[in-house]
Parts: sequence; C-alpha cells; structure tokens
Amino acid sequence: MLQLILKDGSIREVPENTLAAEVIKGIGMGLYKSACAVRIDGEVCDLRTVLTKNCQFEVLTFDDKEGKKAFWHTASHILAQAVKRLYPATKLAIGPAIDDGFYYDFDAEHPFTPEELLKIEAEMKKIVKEKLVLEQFTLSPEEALAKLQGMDESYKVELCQEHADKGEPISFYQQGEFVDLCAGPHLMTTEPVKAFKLLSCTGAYWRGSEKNKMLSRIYGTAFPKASQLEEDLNRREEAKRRDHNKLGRELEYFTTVDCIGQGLPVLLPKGARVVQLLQRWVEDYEQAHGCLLTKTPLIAKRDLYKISGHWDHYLDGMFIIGDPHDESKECFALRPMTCPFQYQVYLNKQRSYRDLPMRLTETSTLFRNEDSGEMHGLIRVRQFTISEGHYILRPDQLEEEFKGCLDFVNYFLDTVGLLQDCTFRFSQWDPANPDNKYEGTKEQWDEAQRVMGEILDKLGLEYEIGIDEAAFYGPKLDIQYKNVFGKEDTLVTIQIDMLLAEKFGMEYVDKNGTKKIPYIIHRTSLGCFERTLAYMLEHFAGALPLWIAPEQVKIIPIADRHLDFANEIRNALANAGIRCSIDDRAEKMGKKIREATLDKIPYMLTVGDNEVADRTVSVRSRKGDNLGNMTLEELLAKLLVEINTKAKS
RNA sequence: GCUUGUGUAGCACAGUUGGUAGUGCAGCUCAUUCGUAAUGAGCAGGUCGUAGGUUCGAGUCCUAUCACAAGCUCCA
Repeated sequence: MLQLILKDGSIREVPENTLAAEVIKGIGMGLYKSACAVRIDGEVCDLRTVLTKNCQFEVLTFDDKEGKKAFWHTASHILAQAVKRLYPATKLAIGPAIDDGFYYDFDAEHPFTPEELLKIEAEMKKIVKEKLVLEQFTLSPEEALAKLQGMDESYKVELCQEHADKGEPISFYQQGEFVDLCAGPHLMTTEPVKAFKLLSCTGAYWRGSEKNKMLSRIYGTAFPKASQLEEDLNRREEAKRRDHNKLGRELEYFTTVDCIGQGLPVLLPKGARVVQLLQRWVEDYEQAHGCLLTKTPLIAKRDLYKISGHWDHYLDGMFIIGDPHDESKECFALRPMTCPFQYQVYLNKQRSYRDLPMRLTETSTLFRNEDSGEMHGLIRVRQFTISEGHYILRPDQLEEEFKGCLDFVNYFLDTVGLLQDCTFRFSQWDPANPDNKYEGTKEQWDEAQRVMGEILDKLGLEYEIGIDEAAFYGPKLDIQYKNVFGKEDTLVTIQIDMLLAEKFGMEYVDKNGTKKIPYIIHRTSLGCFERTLAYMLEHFAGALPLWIAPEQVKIIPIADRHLDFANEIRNALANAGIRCSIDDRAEKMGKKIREATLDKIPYMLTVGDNEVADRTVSVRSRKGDNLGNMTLEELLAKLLVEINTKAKS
C-alpha cells in the first residue's frame, strides 16, 4: 500500500499503481468531477498518473492556477479538433494555455475570420457534448516521428524532432478521432469544458520569429460554468471601458489626425495640462534633490550617433534628415535618445573626481521611427517626452546612486498611483544574440550585471530576469506595467553603462592625478509623460486625482443672479492656484452637474440663493457625494490638503 | 513590417439584392432662471477615410492607399 499525504494533512492509503484519477474518485465524486490535475510532491501531473510511491497528493481544480491551465489546455485541443473537422487541410502548430485562456496556432489555407469563429464554436460545442474521453499514450521517438509524418503535421514533426533528441518516449493525447502531440496534463474528458468563447483570430509567426511563416492564431477562454464565462467577458468589457485610448479621446486628452501621421498624437488642452503638471513636478523635485537640468538639441549630425554606436545599431529606428548613405553631404537625425547630447555637458571641461557624481537630467523630446504596426494610443508613439537623466559617477558611487535612482522612481510612481501594479525586470544580455546587438566584452558585461545583481539583491527587490532584454550598451532594471488588455510595456528603466563613457572620451582626474573612465547610469524618473498619462487614465478610469486633474473645480450657479458670487468664489480659488471655471450656460443645474460628473471634474460647487445669503458653497464630488455647505475658507482648506498631499482619490 | 477587422455629421450608430444619405447625443438660435446626473422648440451640419476602377448609376462591388483597433514581431 502507498501512503498519500493529502492537502489537509490527512493520510490516504491506496494500492500501488493506482491511477491518480481513481484516488480522487475514492475521495469523492464531486471532487473528481472538478479535478483538472494533481500535484504530486510539488509537481503538477496528469490525472492519469500511475502512483508508484508515497507522496504529497494535492488535487488541482479550476480554482487553482495549474488546474485552470490544464482546463484551458484541453479547451485548446477541443478547438483544434473542431478546426480539423471543419477544415481538414489545416495543419496544427502549438496550442497552449495562457494567463487568461488559451490559443491555438494553425496553418490554414486562409486565415480565419470572425464569422468562422462562430462556426468553430458550434463544432466545439458538439465535441463537448460528445463527452469524448482523452487518452494518453506514448511512442518511441521513431514511432512518434513516423506517426506525425503520416498525419502530415509538419509543425508537429519539427517539435517532435527536438524532443526526440532526448531519446525519451513521446507523449500524445487522443480524443475521438483527434490526436495531438502533447505533454499534458489534461482533463479526463471534454465534458467539463461547458462554457467557452473564441475571442479573436490574429496572425502569429511560427516559433515567434518574423522570418517564419505567419500562422493563424485563435484566442479563446473557457470555464466550467456559464456564469463564470459571463463574468469573465464582463470583466474584459469593463477593462476596455478604462482603455486610455478610448477614454483619453472621449475626455479630450488627446486626438490623432490622419495628415499628421501614425504615432503622433495631438495633446489637447487637458492632456497638455497634465503633462505640464507632471513635468514641472518632476523637474522641480529632481533639481531639489541634486540633479542638474540640461537642455540639448533635438537633432544632431550623424557624426554624433556614430560615436555612440546608435548609427550602427539603430539607423532603422531613427528619423533621418538628408541621405544617410551620402557621406559627402551633411546628414542629420532626430534624436532617439538623449545620452550622447547630455555627455557633451560633461565633456564641456575637464572633470575631477570631486565633480562626481554629476547627475544630469532633462525633459527630453525623442523621436523613434517605430514600425507601423506598433503604435498604440499614447503608450507607443513616434515622438514622446521623457524625463531622462544620466548620472556620471565613480565606480565606488554606483551602488548609492543606483539606489537614489530607485528612490526617485518609487516616489514618483507611487505618487501617480502606478507603483503597486509594477513588476521589476532585470534585463540582461544574451551572448548568443544572433543579430550582434551587444557591444563590449564579456568581462564588461559580466561585471556590469554582477554589480547590478548585487545592488538589486541588497535592496531586496523582487524581480524576474529578462534574457536578451538589455540595451546594447548595458543591463537594465526595467519597471514594467500592464495595460487594460494585459499587454506589458516598460514604464521606467534604470541602466548601468560601462561602455559609452570610453567611446565619448569621458574622463575624470582621480585623487592620485590619474585619468579614469567613469560609469554612467541612464535613468528615467517617471518614464515618458505620454505613457505615464495613459496608464494613469486607465488606473483611475479617467478620474485623475485632484492634484493632477486638469480642471479641479466646476462652479455651478443656479441662476444668473448668482453669477457675481460665483465669480467671487472663482477668483478666490484661482488666487489659491486652483484650476476652476464657472458653468454659466442657461442650462438647468442638473444638466451642469451631469456634464461635470461625466467630465470627471473632482468637485462641483453649486451656488444659489441660500449660498449667496450665508456666503457658502454647496460641495458635491464627482463620485456623487453631497458634501454639504462650506465656507470658502473651509473649502480651500480641504482642497489644499488634498492637493498638497497629492492624495490618490 | 506581418495577420485579421474597422472607417458614413464633433461623438455613438442605421443604411435592405447597387437607384443620389438617416437616427440619437453634441453644436447653433430662441424661449426658459431652474436646488444636486439630461427643459423645450427650431436651425444647421456629410464630395460616406483618400485615389482609381467596374456600372446607365457606387456608401454598397473591385484595386490601391492612409488611418484606427486587436494580435504577432520589434522596442536604445
């Protein structure tokens, strides 16, 4: 007999070679019906696993992350089976579970269209109703290859060949007539996949490389119960309502214009105002904390970029003025980063070790010629403005200055409400990168990454490692944020650079009179203002906190005879630096309140006969709360506390 | 750059098998001076993204192109 230690600590005895599924049946049919996989001694396993030793035994259901994955993986097989039934010529690529559902990549005669998804869904429903049993079997590598070749599944053959090199048996799953190369784990039958929806069909390159064929990918999600599916679809809809690209346009933060071009959003007065507020805040704070402001040109001759290496590495990403290949004529480029410009500030005169660290910072407009399919609202654009700094320092200052950069980031991101949802990524080089992306020696890289790793570990920062995510000149700490669609982008980056100083001939005279090459930290404090604004709009669903709201207060007189008092209030608030205006239209107050609320203006002040008489204002918030009457002094005190503390709601 | 989809008034949308463009909100004018999420009436507004093509005739069909969206790839 084997002893299984269950999740609750109890011990269950079963005969040797019992199937995990049978053990669960023994515990209870209810549990069996909801079981998706099992965890045996910490390892996620298939329900078909034969138990051969004493172990920890945990049943995973849809409520567990790994259970969901097995469930969705089975859903993806059902999708593939339906596609094969409807379009037999289609070849299968891969079909994994992802964070919120699953997808399957197909090489189809024609890419799938949204209408076809409905047909495929209907076929999937049939497969679920057929309650097909999933059976696992294994073949030797040779048999497996022969079988897949016989099935004419060329992508599977390619995958199988890689596994075959290990010499281990190859695992397959079969449900009805459908067979797929697959490691599992899977549900026992197709029956539990009751509620599902195919969400979209898109293109995706085979093995993620643009050099390969583009396949047709279908995304979907699935749940055991219809109510859960409905909830999930609602959640997706709700997320879309926070989409900055929709909200930002509706609330008039920005717009785009065909004849200006892709990736070149026009900031409307509200968007421009918020960016201005962010920019002033960051500039003032940085300069009050040891940074020196610079202002350098937006364009330079190609000569500058040749020194930095950008000409060789990122010519395609730059906007060029002139013919880049005609060396006999002057050629300029719009700047894609500030580094080589700011270095000229350092190079202006000879520097001593006493001058270091030199913390240069700039509110810098950059231009990057992104591929046409990359642009996205305010998040991915071709021209943007970033708080960009370069710290030039001695090696012994690296740790403290890096920490200082992180302190800035923590302060700024926390204040704008985004820090809590950020993740940290230690972006490292890949010596095997085929595109020859990285400059410098292995020793330099190892050293930079060792130092950075030590600093991060010392700070106790939780991070993941991103291989081949480094800049060409050094490793990065990337601070990542996900938008409402779950797509991740870099919000902030701090980089250690041991290469560029030498290229630019940057030196300092050390204590003992010898010339040394400094280290450089490239860093931003708040990322680029457009992207940060986008994420703030999504995070706050358009209702930016009072301190950063483009318009803070709307004064709503009930009748024209209240206008004088309204003006008095407006002037007093404006004198206190509060952004406010009067809605003096000949409309009913209900309408003015509605519109101010939809416009997400934090506070509305109603003034009527009562208010004029006792010299107060009736205060209402955009959340719909009636805060009662306040004197001007009371109101100002309340607003100023909220503004000065940069309160988040 | 690639795949799929979308593009009709400022915005949200309708527009049947090709027959010369509609609705709501917003805007403007007038009336209304109103107590916490939409006052009423009237007026105006579009070479249907752009350029070609098919046709007696194109918002509708075809081609190209631009922009927008999701995804892939990329992202100093």
